[in-house]
Amino acid sequence: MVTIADVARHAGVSPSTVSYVLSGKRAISARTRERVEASIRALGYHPHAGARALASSRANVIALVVPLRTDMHVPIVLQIAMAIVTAARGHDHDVLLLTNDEGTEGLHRVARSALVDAVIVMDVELHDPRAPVLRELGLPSVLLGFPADAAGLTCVDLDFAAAAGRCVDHLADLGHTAVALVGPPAGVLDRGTGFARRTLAGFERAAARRGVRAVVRPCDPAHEAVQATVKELLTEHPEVTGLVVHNEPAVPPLLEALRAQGVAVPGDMSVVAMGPEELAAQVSPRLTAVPIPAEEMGRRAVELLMAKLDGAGEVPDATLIPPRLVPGGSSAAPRR
Amino acid sequence: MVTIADVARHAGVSPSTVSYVLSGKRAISARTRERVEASIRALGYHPHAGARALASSRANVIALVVPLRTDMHVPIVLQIAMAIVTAARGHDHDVLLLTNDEGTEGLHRVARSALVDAVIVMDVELHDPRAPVLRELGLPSVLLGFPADAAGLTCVDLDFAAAAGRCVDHLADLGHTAVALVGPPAGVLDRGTGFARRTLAGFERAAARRGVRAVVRPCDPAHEAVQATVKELLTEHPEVTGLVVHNEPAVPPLLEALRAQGVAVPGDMSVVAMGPEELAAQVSPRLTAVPIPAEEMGRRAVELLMAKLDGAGEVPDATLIPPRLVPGGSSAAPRR
DNA sequence: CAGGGCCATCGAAGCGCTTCGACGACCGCT
DNA sequence: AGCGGTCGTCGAAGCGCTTCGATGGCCCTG
Repeated sequence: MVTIADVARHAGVSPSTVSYVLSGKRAISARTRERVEASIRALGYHPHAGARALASSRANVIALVVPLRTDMHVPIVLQIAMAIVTAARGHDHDVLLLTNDEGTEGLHRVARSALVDAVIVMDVELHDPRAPVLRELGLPSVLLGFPADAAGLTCVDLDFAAAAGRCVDHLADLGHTAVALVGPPAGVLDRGTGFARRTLAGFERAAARRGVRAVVRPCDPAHEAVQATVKELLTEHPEVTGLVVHNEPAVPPLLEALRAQGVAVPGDMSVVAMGPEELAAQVSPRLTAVPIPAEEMGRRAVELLMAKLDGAGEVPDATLIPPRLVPGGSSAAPRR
Repeated sequence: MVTIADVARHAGVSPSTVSYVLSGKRAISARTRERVEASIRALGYHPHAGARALASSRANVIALVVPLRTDMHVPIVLQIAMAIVTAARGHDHDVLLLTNDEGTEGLHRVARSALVDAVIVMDVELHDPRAPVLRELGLPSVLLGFPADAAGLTCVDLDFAAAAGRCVDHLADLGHTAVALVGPPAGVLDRGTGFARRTLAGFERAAARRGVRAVVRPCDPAHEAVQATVKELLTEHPEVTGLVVHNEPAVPPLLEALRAQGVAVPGDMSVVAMGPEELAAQVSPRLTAVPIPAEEMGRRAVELLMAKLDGAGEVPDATLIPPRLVPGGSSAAPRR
């Protein structure tokens, strides 16, 4: 193994000088710096992470707690995780992957053992047991999602209320006067995942604002359940000509069900989805959608975390990412 | 921070004794051990990961390199990753998440800096640039998938050839005499991902063995492309009554295309899929499928890695996980 | 030309842990 | 009773790095 002492010897300086070249914490003359950098390259030196962590009490690693549940839309989870890793690398940090099956113990463990010096928690629920742990741990942390009591916690999420509002506005602008929200299964609401509630609120508020009739349906993504929901909706609310779907996996069966019922999209029914772009692009016609900004969420989370780590003043408690509606072929003016 | 010295003082022993209690590397009397353990609990002691890594030159962390590409089926990637984390925790190891956008540099970096002491690489391609790097790094490693030259590398994967064979056998057993393989887009084969080739080989071999006519089609998962492929297949090969689909995202549009063409499943056409269980369960009728054994792949990879880390003799170079066919409602005897 | 400051560099201490050799105490054997 | 051999424990060294105070030039000023 190449150590800092080897580099120092090779460059004819002391180990501390090499350290200062690396960290930039003290002024080093250009000549010396170049010599040291050349030696580093020549020897292929990489600082020993453990030694560095021990001496500096900074591991340069952040923990990422991913959900174990499978009813979240999975590709998004991975996209966000990737975005976080990429962003973290941009700040010279690595990412340690933690699952929830260790429970909050895992958080305690990595924090107390100084394995990581900050935490990002994904898929936060309204009454998330990890929230109090984060507070008590005293580690810098960022949550993706909002718990019921977000006091003292830094949270990032898509502005779901605004996103639902955006969808309603889009449909209202096209001339629709009655719209329905097809949401996640009832379980998600019960479990209290914040975004479902916020979507609902935003949907209803926007509908009221625009004077549009609003119907709401939770929906299990299973084929039969979707079919039943669609049939129900069509018979009970024939006035509905626009659908806002906030339920990832239900989209393909929903489109199929509409087709099976002889309902043309967008001719008879406009469909707007809140969810991943890939899906929107995969179906025909291409969906009008408000994509989940995975990359931005990950990046913002890391940036906030780094700001906290650097102790650079205050960071905002809540970061709501504004929605972006991408028009597709699935929405149009209603037939009259 | 609570250190080993604090624990030692509290228990009235020397720090080294505490260390030996923790590691079990020397005999400690039951009385002393209990006292020390009580002190550890009382003080809430966790060993400092960096210090431990420095002194023992073992970080107890493994790197997991996940693919950046998005044309792999994503949920499986996450499932495997989760399985790896869980298995690693069972062996007292943590998992560091690495993406490929750092290139093979990332591997070098974490290895040389002793951040990790072993590596698992996912989604290995036939001519994977990471393979030579792993060899030269001299770190214990396990690949998920097979590169063209696997010499000296430990690889784990589903036995795709056997899986395709299993599907053909299933259809042949039901009485089908002409079957088609709907594979991944041509690009995947070109890029040389090993599993596509192995599936193809297994498919053709099994068909020959069973005296069944075999047709092969690569297929882009986009809606229109699938539709075209299906139409083509039906007109050019009306004798085909069984489909083996090895193309995750193409399944829903494929089923829809069949329905649109008035082809009943499984009445007129049996469909067998190689791919994730959730999908098989989500469509109607439930698919007969050979699931990707995500949990087992992750677990086996970790076990092999730990065996290598413990230096416990030789580990097998190749681990092919035998396929398991789960019957569903999408396959039946052909109409005569 | 002396004195004060600053810049660049060095030396040494110490971060918290593991591990090796040493050392009593105690056992069983002759 | 004496001796070798365990067994259980301790002390100290050292892992590779950061960081703080010290130091020696140098320039600028009075």
